[in-house]
Amino acid sequence: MDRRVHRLVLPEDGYEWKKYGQKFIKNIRKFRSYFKCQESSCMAKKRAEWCTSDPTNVRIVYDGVHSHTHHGSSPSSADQPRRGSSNTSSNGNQYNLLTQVFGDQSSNAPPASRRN
DNA sequence: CGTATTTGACCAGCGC
DNA sequence: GCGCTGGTCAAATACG
Repeated sequence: MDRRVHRLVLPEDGYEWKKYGQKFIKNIRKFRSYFKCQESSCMAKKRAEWCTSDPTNVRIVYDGVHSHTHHGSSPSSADQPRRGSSNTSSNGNQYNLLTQVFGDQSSNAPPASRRN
């Protein structure tokens, strides 16, 4: 919630996300927020990265697929254990990965620049 | 009081 | 083998 002034406005996707972490990635020199789907059996996750000086350019990365429609109803109750279990790992899961870039990153996004 | 959000610490995988 | 990074969870805090 807005404990203070919300300095970052994330685009609503129609789903509910719960922030479970935030870290500064040195590799890209950007902040990264980790969001998880509020749904129960929804293993869909969302990552938001933005420049430290350009919070307007937010790159939303959707990791995983929504086992439920944004309406509700969870057909497949895929109950998966915590990470660390040596289960079948990469089962035939159709893992979607969407990367959406918001804001004006045309003059930004260096291809392969390490350190200024 | 309950819920949502925040920050820190811990763990695992990879590189050298 | 060790160090580093990235990722996740837990606890504490704040607001309604």
